[in-house]
This record gives sequence, C-alpha cells and structure tokens, in this order.
Amino acid sequence: MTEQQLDDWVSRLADEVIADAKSRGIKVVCASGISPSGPIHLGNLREVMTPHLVADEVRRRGIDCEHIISWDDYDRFRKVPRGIEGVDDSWAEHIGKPLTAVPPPRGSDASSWAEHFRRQLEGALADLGIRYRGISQTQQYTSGAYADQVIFAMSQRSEIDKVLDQYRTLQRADAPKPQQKLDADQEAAAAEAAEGSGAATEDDGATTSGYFPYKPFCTVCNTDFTTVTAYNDATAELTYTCRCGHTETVDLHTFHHGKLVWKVDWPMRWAYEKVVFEPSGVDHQSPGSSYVVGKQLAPIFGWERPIGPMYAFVGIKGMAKMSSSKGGVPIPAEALQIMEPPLLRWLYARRRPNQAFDVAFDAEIQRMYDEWDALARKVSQGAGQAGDVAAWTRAISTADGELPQTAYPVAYRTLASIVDITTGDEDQTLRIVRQLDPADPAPGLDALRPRLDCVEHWVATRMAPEDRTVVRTAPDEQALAGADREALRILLDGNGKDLSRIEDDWSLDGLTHQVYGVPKVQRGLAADQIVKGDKELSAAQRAFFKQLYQLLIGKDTGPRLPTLLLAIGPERVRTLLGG
RNA sequence: GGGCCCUUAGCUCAAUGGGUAGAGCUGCGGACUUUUAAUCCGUAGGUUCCGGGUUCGAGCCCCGGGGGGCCCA
Repeated sequence: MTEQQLDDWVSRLADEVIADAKSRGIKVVCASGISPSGPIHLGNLREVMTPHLVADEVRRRGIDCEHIISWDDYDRFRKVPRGIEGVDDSWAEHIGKPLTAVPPPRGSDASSWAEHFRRQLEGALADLGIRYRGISQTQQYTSGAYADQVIFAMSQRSEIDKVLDQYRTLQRADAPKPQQKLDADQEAAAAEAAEGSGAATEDDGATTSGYFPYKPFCTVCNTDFTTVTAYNDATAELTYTCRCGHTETVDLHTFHHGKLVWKVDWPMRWAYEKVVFEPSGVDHQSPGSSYVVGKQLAPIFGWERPIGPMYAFVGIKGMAKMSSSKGGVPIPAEALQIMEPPLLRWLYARRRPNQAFDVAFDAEIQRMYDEWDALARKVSQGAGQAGDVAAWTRAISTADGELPQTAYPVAYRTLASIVDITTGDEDQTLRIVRQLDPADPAPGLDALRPRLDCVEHWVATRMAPEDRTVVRTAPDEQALAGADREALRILLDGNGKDLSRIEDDWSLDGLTHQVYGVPKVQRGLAADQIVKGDKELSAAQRAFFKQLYQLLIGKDTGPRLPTLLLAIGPERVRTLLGG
C-alpha cells in the first residue's frame, strides 16, 4: 500500500509544486513563516503543517525537497498580548523593538520573547515528526546576509512604491463614508483591528520624506520608531531620525540593524530562498495584502510568487473556563498533552486547507478518537476510500518513518471513564483494562501508552465537572432510608442460596452476576436464570441500578456498575450502601 | 463598498480532473441472561441553497441571486 501513490489534496499540490520546480530547474523548497510574537497557537500550526505535508509527499516520491521555517523574530514587538503568565503592562516599554530584543515572560529561561515562544512550538514540531530547517530572521538580517537585497530594494523603491500605491489610492477611493456612529463594541473592535497584527495595516514604508522600504532599529533605543530622512543611492548611506531624538547616518553595506518592511521583506525572501510553495492565512486574501502585493513585487527581485493556497482558520472546541482565565488559545504543546501526535497530524491532513475545522478539547475528543480508531480498523482491513487512506498514512508516518503509536489502543472514552472512576490508580486501571477483552488482555499499562497518558491528562484538566464521577465519602442517610433495603442486603450479603456475600467473588464477572441477580431473586427467579424479553424485570433492574448510582455517586447514571464497584472497593461499598 | 472561502442526509463530512450522490455519528429496529453501553447486525433518511446557461450527461464548469464565515477599507 505504501508503494502506491497517495491520492488526496496533498498529493495534487505536490504534483503542482514538483512540476513548477522542474520547469524552473530548481529544488523543491516549501516554506513556512512564523512570527513568535506571542503563543503560537493551533491556527498557526497550519502554517507549518501545510508545507510539511506537501514537502513530505515530495520526499515520499524520492524527490529532493526542503522545508524551511522562517522565524520572523526580527519583527517589531507590536503590543503586549493579554493573559500570558509572567507578563504585565510593563512590557509595553519594549514596543517597537525586535522580538529577539524583548525579555521573555518572567520565569522563562529563554533568552528573549521570540525564543520563548519559538521553543514552545519547536518541541511540538519534534513530537509531530516535522523535519525542517529553521531560519532566524534576526540572524539573517544582523549578519548582513540580506545586505545586497536591502540595498537593491532601496534602489527599486520608486518601483515598489508604485505597486503599493495602487492599493493605497484604490482603498481611499473605494472607502465608503462612515455614515453612522460606531457603537462601543464596534469601536473597540476597530481599535483592536487597527492595533493588531494584520499584514495590510502594517506600515509599508511611506514617509513624508519619500518612500523607503527599509526601516532601521535605532541604535540608541533599539526601537523602530525611526524615520528615514535621506538616502544616497550611490553610497548606500542612509540617514534616519528616531523618536528618542537620535539621528544618525549609516552605510547599508555595513549597517545591519534594521529590516525591510514586511510587504517587501516577504517577496525578497521568496527570491532569496527560492521558495516554490508557501501557503498563507485567509487574512491575506484581500486586495492590498502582502500576498497579493507580493505577486507584483516578487518579479522585481527576479522571482515569482510561490504556489500558495489560502488556509482557513482552526477553531477550538470546548474551552473550559480554566483556559479563559488563563488567557490564551491553546498551543500545539497543550493539544499534544491530550492527543497523540498522529491524531493531531490527522486533523490537519484530512481537511483541505480552505476548510476550517475545530480541534476539540472537550468531550468531543472522544468522538474524534472513535473516528480515528474506526479509520485505523478500516485501513488495516484494506478498506477505506483513497482520501481516507492518504490522511491516515500521513498521520501515522512521514517519509522518515512511522511515528510512535499506542500498541494496545483502548477507546479513548473507555479509558477516560476508567481513569475517572479509578482516579488514576494504576493497579485498578490495569485490572479493569485486562477485563475488557479476556481473549486478548492488555499485556500491561505500558502497552496503553502514550494514549493513556493523554487520557489521564484530559481527565485531570479538561473533563467537565458534571461528567466526573465523584464517589460519596459518606453514606447519604436520607436516600438510604428511602431505599429498597432488602435489595441492598441481598446485594451485599446474598440470599443464602444462589447469591453469596458480595466479597466472595470480587471480580468483574462476579459483580456482574451479583448486581443482575438481585432483581431476579427478588422476583423469585434463580440468580443465573436466563430471562428473555421480560419488560418488568428490565424496569426493576433499571430502578435498582439507579438507586445504587444515587447511593454511590449521587447521580442517576454512571459507569457500568461492576466496574464502578470494583473501583470503589468492598469496604467503601458496604459503608455507602448501609452495611 | 471591495475581496476570499463555504453551502450535499438531523449533525460532521465524502464523491479518483463532468458519468445513477456515499460514509460516520444520531435516529429507528433487532440480537446478546450484561443498564441509560465499552458489543454486534440491520435499516431509514437528500429537489446536492435557489434561478438560469454550457453539455448526450452537472454536486462538480459558467453567469446571477440567497444564506453563512473571514479579511480589508
């Protein structure tokens, strides 16, 4: 099956990319650009996963290919993100500095803001089996790697300005007059939008003294609140002034303390790295966005805009209050605490880039896992449609080999329910798990990992309180008083005939026999008598079970009783059931 | 005001470069002495958002419109 070429959206993009690289006589280079300006969330992961999947498909076909990740860590620190632990308003003093010159959140041992957030992602990328070459833009710019490109861009500034100006005037001409007052919400949203990232809102380099696509960071205060006031094309000497009062003339041949504005920086790098494939988010779809403008700017640098689908946003389903108080949207590392790498890969591989999807952190994750397990079963039987098989293959493996998988996969929801009632007790967990399939019992808990670790983390941090099973610590005397005491006595002590004391066979099977036997002997039947289609008996069983759940955990329903009893233990069961 | 994406069964989505619309979940029915399930089998369910056009043939391509999402101004 691995011999056969996969057939899905990734494969079709790879066809395109390979053909393009071939026609230009170059190696396939797929690129991602990540700005470590704050937590790099699951939406940003699409920026990495999409080129990764394409690059990986190219490699699977035995064609040389590279995936680069440009860390845009020389971007300016725009604003202080809210809700990040160890960060407060005092970080505002760093606004305008390169991200690598901003201190990391308190408590981090990273060397800078950029490194702190970059490292969080790097760990997850390793777990996900993503192979790439990381390129720090700080490193590139400050080393002078782009010096020629910077000087070239400056020499082409009127050309560049002309392109950018099309959109500037277009936007003004088409802008409708504001006809109604904005309400408070709209105003706040507008302010947020104006202040926020948004490639198109970025300063494109226009100043009152002319257009310059390069912006220096001030050598005194290290911010980019600078204005270029003069430039000499013959000598590459540039003069700037800064908000802080500093003024200086520098030679761009040797001065490497600034960067091209984003809309110019991007096309320059396409050319510099010979990028053939680089997707972008839907925020680049509007006219005047860097991706649209880049199509016209790339030729100036002797390149053409790479193939680049727009990818839709990734939503998060079921963020409990804990995360909202904690502030941000979850990052890949957090997702990997509750789901295995192949599952996360699958979520990104199964949907085409233009489809939005959600990553579930709530109980929906159980359904996701059910689907995943069903897919694995289907594929192992040789069934499944082309797209399904492709997504599954991309999820569990890369061109470099297979990712670690759980040897003995038990359904996520089953494990969740077991971990919930055993509160993580390993002996009990193992005992219950081994009962699941007596014909092929789990060899040990290690065979259940890493999925079990994910489940334990999910139960501990994400399971909804109302779904949790909380065993009573003391008997509910009132409920006990109204209970069917005879039934409880038979359950605990037997009926002196075919049901014995509950402790006598304290096993899953024994307890099953016991709990189902009680309503039968109460009705004069043998405890193990086979009864078919007796509606009354069914009703009696249900009522009896409901009573037990109430006495044990204060709810009408819960985990299967034998399992629950096993987890609670005989002494506590006797206490809670009155004797 | 402009742009991009989406619109298929109750829900989530498929449909190898036009060729009789399929899965999963849910629902319903049944089996299993084993719940309100952690099993298995069966089954129902669609005017493919609407209107035109191209074609022998359109879920798919073209035009117009509706609805939803997002971006920009």
